[in-house]
Amino acid sequence: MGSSRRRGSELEQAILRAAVEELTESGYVGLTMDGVATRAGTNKNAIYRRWPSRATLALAAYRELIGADREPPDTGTLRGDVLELLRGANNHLSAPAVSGIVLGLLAAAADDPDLMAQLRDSIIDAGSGLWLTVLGRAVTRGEISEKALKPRVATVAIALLRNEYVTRGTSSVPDDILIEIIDDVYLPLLRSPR
Amino acid sequence: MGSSRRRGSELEQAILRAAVEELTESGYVGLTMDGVATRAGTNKNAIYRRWPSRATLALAAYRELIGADREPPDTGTLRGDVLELLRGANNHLSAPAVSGIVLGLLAAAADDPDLMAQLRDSIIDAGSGLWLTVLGRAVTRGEISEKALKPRVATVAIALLRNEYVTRGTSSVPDDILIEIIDDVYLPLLRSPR
DNA sequence: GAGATAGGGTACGTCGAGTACCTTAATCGT
DNA sequence: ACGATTAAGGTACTCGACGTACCCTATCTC
Repeated sequence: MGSSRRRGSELEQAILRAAVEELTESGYVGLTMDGVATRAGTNKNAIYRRWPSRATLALAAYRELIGADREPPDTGTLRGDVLELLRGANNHLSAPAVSGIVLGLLAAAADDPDLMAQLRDSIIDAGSGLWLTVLGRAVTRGEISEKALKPRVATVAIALLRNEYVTRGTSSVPDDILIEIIDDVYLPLLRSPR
Repeated sequence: MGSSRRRGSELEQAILRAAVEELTESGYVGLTMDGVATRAGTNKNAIYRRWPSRATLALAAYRELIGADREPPDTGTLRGDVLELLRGANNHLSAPAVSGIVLGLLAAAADDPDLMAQLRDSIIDAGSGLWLTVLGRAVTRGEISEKALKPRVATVAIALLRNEYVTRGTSSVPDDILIEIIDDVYLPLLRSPR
């Protein structure tokens, strides 16, 4: 009794959990293969048998960390909805060290097109459906033109938030900046003629 | 004859030049202290006597790489001016490996507030004066409201371009995307009432 | 129960950051 | 002009971390 050895997906999950913990505690730079192995109670062999490099493991852990999808808010007004969406994204990005993680991953994936493509999908498409839902309702209410559904336009708010993280590097964007983005840029843009 | 040993700023410039070359050839990840030392024909001591870490050296080299300021364009129309500015920024960011360099620096500076502040200044404020000049002229022409001079609004185009680099990770953003940013987002926003 | 499969343990090779220490050239003060 | 001080050159080292190799052992399958 006792000497049970984990195999397959059970071990895989344990490794991923350990990687997520390392990631949230110390960011991408602090995620080491030895560290994950130790924390998962295994060794590097088991990791390298599943992920070819530190970067791919970190990406897998990041996707795990992102976790479950949210539901589109429905506050009754367009402004309330988009503000709620932006706050949600901000909460997500400001979690322990997400912005640092993403930056690290981006830098690591810079010279690996395949990895970059996967990362792109994980970052960009996260929650883009929510925005389209909210904007779509506003269009059918006649509140804004359907031009607003163009991806380039619809994603402006989240792009500006992302930019805020990149350039400011703060751990959380204050609420009044979110409001500024919505009231000074996003809503005027959505409501602009043609 | 022959055995002249460089000192002071002469050596410093040689090191910086070497660092810039390493940076443009292999990005931030590829910049090694030994590499820079060898390329500059010196050794790591001389580098560490001037910059305390690889990250600070890379930042200094990046500033060197950015180089000279440009002049504001004057095409006669607001659209022509901002398009020209955006193309200029795109050319700059698409140079050899600038976007990778910036990402690497950002990731490295994530846990060093001081470095992050310097980097921020180098990235963000680069050329922000140009935009204000161009927008200011359009305001005095009565073409747009002075609300457009609010930083949050004025920087939207460059923020979206930056976002394009972060999320797409391409080495150069195609011109039709620049036009889309201008025509679908930036100009409608600048011209929107209140 | 024999053989294939996969995890565990451990020891490497390699590379790069940063440090230490000594030798040697250039500059400066007198 | 010449000794003292400053800074560059050379080299070797520690340390941490990625990635690999090899061999042992538990578990699953036929």
